[in-house]
Amino acid sequence: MDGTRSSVSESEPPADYLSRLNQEQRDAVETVDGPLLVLAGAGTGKTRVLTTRFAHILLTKRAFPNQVLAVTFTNKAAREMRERVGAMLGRPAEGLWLGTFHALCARMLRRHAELVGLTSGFTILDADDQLRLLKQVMDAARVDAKRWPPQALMGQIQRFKDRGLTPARLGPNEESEFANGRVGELYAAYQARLVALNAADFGDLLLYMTELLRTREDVLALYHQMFRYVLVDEYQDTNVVQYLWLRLLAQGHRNICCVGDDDQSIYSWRGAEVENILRFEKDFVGARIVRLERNYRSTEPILAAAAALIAHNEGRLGKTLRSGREDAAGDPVQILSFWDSDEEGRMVGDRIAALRQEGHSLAEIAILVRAGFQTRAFEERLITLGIPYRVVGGLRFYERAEIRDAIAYMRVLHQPSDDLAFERIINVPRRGVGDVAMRAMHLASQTEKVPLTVAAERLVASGGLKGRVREAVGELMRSFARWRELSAREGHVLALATMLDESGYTGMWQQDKSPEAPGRLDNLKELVRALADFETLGGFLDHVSLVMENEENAGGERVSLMTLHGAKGLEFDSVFLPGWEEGVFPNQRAMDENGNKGLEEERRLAYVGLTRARRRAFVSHAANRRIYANWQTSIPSRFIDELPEAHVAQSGSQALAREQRLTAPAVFPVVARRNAAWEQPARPARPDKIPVGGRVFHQKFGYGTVTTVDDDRLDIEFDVAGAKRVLDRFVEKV
DNA sequence: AGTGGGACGCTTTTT
DNA sequence: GCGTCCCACT
Repeated sequence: MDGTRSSVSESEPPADYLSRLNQEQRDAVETVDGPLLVLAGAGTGKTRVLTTRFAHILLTKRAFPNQVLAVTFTNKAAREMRERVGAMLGRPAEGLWLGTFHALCARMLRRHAELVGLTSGFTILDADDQLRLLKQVMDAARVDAKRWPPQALMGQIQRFKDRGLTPARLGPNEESEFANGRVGELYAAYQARLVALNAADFGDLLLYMTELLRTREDVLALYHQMFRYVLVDEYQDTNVVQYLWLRLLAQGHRNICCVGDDDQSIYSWRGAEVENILRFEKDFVGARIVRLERNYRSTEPILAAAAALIAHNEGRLGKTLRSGREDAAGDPVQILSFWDSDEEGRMVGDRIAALRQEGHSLAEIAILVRAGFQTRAFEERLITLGIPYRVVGGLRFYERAEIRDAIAYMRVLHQPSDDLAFERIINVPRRGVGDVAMRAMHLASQTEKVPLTVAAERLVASGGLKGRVREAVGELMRSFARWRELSAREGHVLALATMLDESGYTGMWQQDKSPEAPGRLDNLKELVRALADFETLGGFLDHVSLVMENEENAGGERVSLMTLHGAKGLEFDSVFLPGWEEGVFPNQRAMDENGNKGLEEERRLAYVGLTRARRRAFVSHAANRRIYANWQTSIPSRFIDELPEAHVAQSGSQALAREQRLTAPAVFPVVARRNAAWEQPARPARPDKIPVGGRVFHQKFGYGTVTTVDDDRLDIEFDVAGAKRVLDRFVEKV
C-alpha cells in the first residue's frame, strides 16, 4: 500500500468493519485521499466497498456527514447506500449529500435558481410534459411534425444536454438535416419556453448546475468549501455533463473516488461515455487504480464463460474475474437449442417448474431478455403453468395516468403558472372544454402575456367563454382559489384529498366500469398517504418527479422477468437467457447503427446477463421465431460461439424432449450419443454437408434448393416460402 | 366533443 | 399482431 497516501496510522489495529474486507477492498476503502478509481468486476463487493468507504471517512472523522458528496444513478442505489451507511454508523444517516445526479442537482439548483432565470419553486417536467412542450414549440415554429418527428428532436436535445451543451454553446457543426437545419433554433426556443414556464426538464438539472459551476466562481467556491470527499457509483455510466459536474466539484480537494466497471457499460445510447472511465488516470493526475477481481457471486464455469465472452471486446481496462468462493464448483453453462420460440417458452417454463419442484425459491430465478416485448411469451407460459412471476420495469407509479393527473392538480395548486399541468387537467374530468375553448385560452394567454390560468379567469369574466364551458371553467377556477386557501390553512394533505374529491376526479374513476378503475383509486389513496410524509407540497412534487417508483413489485415468491438492462446490479441463483440469436441478441439495430461499438456494447450486455447468475445459467436460442406478424428463421448468436467449450453443455430439442417426455417436432438430427440427456448432453452432431444446389426439406418452409453455404449456415430458396437463411441442422437432405 | 378506424412502428431507459 | 396516435367523421 502507498503509505504516504493513507493517513490511517499503520500501528492502529484494523477497525472491525475493515477486517471483513479482502486486501483489495480494504485498499479501496483506506486510500481516502487523492483521486481513486475502483475497477470493480461483477460480484466483487462494489457496494460493500463504497458504503464502507463512506462510513470509514465519517468514522475516522475526516469529514462531517454533510461534507461528503455521494452520487448514484438510481434512487434504489442511493437508498441502499443510505441504509448500509446508517447500519455501519449505528444510527440513521442524516444530513448526507447522497443521492442521484438528478436529485442532488435539483437540490443545488433550487438554491441558485434565479441565476438561470427560474425561481426556486420551479417544476421538474417528466418525459411526457417535455414532449408536449416540444410539440408546441415545433408547432409555433411551423415545423412539420409529420416530416420531423418531435421524438427525434427530443432525443437530439437530450444528447446536447448530456454533453453539457447549452444552446449558446452549440457549435456550428451540431446542425443536422433535421427541420432543415433549425435544430439549434428549436432547442433555444424550447429552453426559453421552459424558463417562461418556470420549469426544467431532467437534463436541465445537470446542465444548469454544470453551467453555473463553470461560469460562477462564487458558486463553485461554495461547493468546494462544502464537499471534502466525492464518491461516485457506476462511473462507467456517466455522460459528459455528469463528468464535467463531478470534475468541477472535485477540483477543490481532489478527493474523488469513482467505482465502476468498463465491462458493464451498457448505456451509451443514452449518452454514457465509457471513455470517462477509460480516461480516468489522465483526467485526475496521480490517480490510483484498485482492481476488485475476486468474485463472490458465481460458480467457476459461469465466471469462465463470462470472462471468455468479454475477452472478445477490445479497448478494455482489463480485469480478470476469479472466484473468491470456497464452493465455486458448479454446473456448466447450459446452451439449449430449440425449434421455435414456442418451444423455448415451454422448455424454460418447464425447467423453472422443475427447479421449483426441487425446492428452489422462485425469487431466485430470473428470465432476462434483450427487449421488453420478449417477456410476453414467457408470461403466458408461466400463467399456464401457474408459476407466479413479476415483470420488472413496467410503468412506474408516477407514470400512471391517474397519478399524473392528480399531480397536475397539485402543480396547478402549487404554481398557477404551470400551463402544462393546467392543460392536462382542464378537461379531466370532462368539463366540455374542447379545441375551441382551448384555442381561445391560448390566444388570450399569448396576447396578454399571462399564464393559462389567468387567461381562463379573464375569459370567464369577460364572456370570452360561453355557456356550459364558462360555467365549468369558472367553477374550477373558484375551486382552485378555495383549495389554495385550504392548503395554506389546513395543510396540503387535506387540500389534495378535497381537491380530488370536489373536482370530480375521484368520482370519474368511481363511475368507470373498466377493470383498472379500482386499482387507480387505490393508487390515488396511496398518493394522498405518501403526501403526508412531506412537509411541503414542493418537496413532495420533487419526490414524485425524481424519486417515486413502483412499490407493488416488492417481495414475494416470484420469478423475475426483465430486460438485461434492468437486471444490472441484481443477482439470482438461476438465470435464463433466452433469445440468443443473431439479430435479436446481438440486436440488429444496435449493430447497424453503431457498428463494432454497438456490437461490443451488446457483448457487454451478454456479460452482464451471465454474471447475474450465482449457480445456474441457461442460454437458449430458437431456430424460428415469430416476430410481429411472421415467422423468422434465426441463427444462434455469435455470443454462443464465444463461450468456452470446456464450460458449456449443449443440448438440443430432441434430447430435451425425450427427457421431458414431450413430443417435439422431429427437426433435430439424432444426437450422437444415445445416453445424451439433459444433464450431460453432447453437442448435436452435424449432419452431412449439403452442397449448393442440393434439395432440402425444412419443417416450417417445406422443400427448397440451397443457394449458398457458409459453414453451417445455408441460404435456401424455398419453393413456397422464398429465400431464407437457416442452420444446416434444421434441414434434411432429400 | 367523443369515437372509430386506418396508418404506423417496433431496442435498451433513468431521472 | 398489437398497441398507439392522429384525424376524420358524426
